[in-house]
Amino acid sequence: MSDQTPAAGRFSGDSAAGGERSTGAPANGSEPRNIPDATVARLPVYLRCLVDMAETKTVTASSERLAEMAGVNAAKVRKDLSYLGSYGTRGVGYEVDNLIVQISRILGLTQDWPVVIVGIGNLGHALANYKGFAARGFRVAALVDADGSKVGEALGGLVVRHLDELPQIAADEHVAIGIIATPAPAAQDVADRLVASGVSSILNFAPAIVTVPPSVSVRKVDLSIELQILSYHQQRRGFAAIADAAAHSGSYGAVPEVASASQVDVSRAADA
Amino acid sequence: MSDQTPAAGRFSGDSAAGGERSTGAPANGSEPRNIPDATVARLPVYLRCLVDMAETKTVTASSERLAEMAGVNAAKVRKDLSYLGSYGTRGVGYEVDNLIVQISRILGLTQDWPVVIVGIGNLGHALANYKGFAARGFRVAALVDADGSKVGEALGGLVVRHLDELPQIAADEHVAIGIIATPAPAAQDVADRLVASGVSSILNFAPAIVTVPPSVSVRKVDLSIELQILSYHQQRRGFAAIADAAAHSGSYGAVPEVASASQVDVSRAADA
DNA sequence: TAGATTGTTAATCGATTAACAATC
DNA sequence: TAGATTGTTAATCGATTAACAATC
Repeated sequence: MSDQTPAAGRFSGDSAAGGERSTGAPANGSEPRNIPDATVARLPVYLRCLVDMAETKTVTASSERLAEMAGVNAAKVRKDLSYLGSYGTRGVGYEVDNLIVQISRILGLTQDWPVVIVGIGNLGHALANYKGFAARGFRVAALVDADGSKVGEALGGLVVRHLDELPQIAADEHVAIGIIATPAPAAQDVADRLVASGVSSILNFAPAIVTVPPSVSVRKVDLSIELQILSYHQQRRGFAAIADAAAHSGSYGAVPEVASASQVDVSRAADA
Repeated sequence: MSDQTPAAGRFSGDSAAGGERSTGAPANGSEPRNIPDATVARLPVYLRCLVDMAETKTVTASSERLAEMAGVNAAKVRKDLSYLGSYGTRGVGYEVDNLIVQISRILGLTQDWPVVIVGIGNLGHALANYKGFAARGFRVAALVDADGSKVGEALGGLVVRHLDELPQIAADEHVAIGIIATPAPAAQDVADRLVASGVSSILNFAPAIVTVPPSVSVRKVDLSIELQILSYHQQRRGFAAIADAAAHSGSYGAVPEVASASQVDVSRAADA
């Protein structure tokens, strides 16, 4: 754990993988197996596609169809799903309902995960009001802020409590996941408090790198970093357009920064 | 382009890389070079660390120091920075101010990027009020919503306009980057409209995969996916604790789902 | 000069992908 | 049986990392 996403990692962010050796052990009951990080990051995407399919009464899905919906290639889908076990039928495909069950089980979505949101600013408000949590088994159990003037505020059926109460709240509510939605300077302190309170998974929205013990998972969602990555590619297109225009002595008219290039090809952006 | 981050991703999310062949060409003026996706995703992180250093009047930074702040290893920092050119001094380190200039230039941050936010719900409000944009050269140029009842609302110094006006707005404001903050069902339509309006970089916050032409970059920020990845690792720790408790016939008391394991080791999470 | 630190090489590792035998 | 599609293998590719010569 202890990695910083990103986007890109991934991250996307980032993306360090480490530790375990994959054994390729077959699926069996509810035992944990070693699934590559890149695969784990795609399982929620497949799950969402399968749920969409189930809603339109689709009974089976081929790797080809699932790949198309998920925006990846079919070989990757089959390889990814093979880590879960053999849940497909040759010549037929995967049974949608069963695959939903299997992926949910592997991801731990069959249980409830109480979440605490720390930092009730603009983003904290948006998160507290977000309806998508409950649908996936993530229950917002508490809202916390260091600012006394915010304590007591009612929001999304909860009342904001003080950061100092975090250890008590975490214990009472069995909080497993903490979301940091504070300004950057507060992020490390909040992460330390979360860890001290027994929270071992953290989703960090603050534009700061937080350091945690190796037994804790951190994922980072960083708007500025995503925009800067887009800026890089956007700028690259601009250069390509200029090079192209120069080469052809032509004009691209109204949108000078968008064009194709022969020399510098337009690549896919990184993520994960 | 056309990849879906992730977070796994950047996933990261996701993380597909493709297309171009790296030539290892040296830095020279403002020419675009081929920088690996994984490196591009880390440059904004280094930039943030360097800006923090500059604020505390640090003049030079070694790869070791920068690595520590960024949460990566020093070899990676040196390799990443080597793609920009040779801006370090052996035996000394990197000059902080100069490196800020070089990374900013490579990322295209020396110019202004007008941004349009589509979807003014909870998240859209939070984004519209976010102060971190301007600081990095991302100027919110327009706010747009499909809901007529939101049109005309004043927010963060702007007035919300109707989605149908997007082509005009994009042209007038030279919008380069579109942020999708709508509910999932609207995301693909909005992406299509952005592309049709000439926007070639998209940051998608909606929990949906959007498909765009190859010349357009998409990065995905998906809260549910990040939480589900954390859930996987959290669950894994739970299994590990159980296996460990069984092996030692001991009790872990109040937090049964957290412990270390011999058999199933706890790995780092993916990201990118 | 001695110490420090970069920039680069080469080994290693993990992820992707095409191909195809297995089999429904 | 014929057609379709999985599950797996093996090749390839990109990213990470340790090591060290270059050099300030």
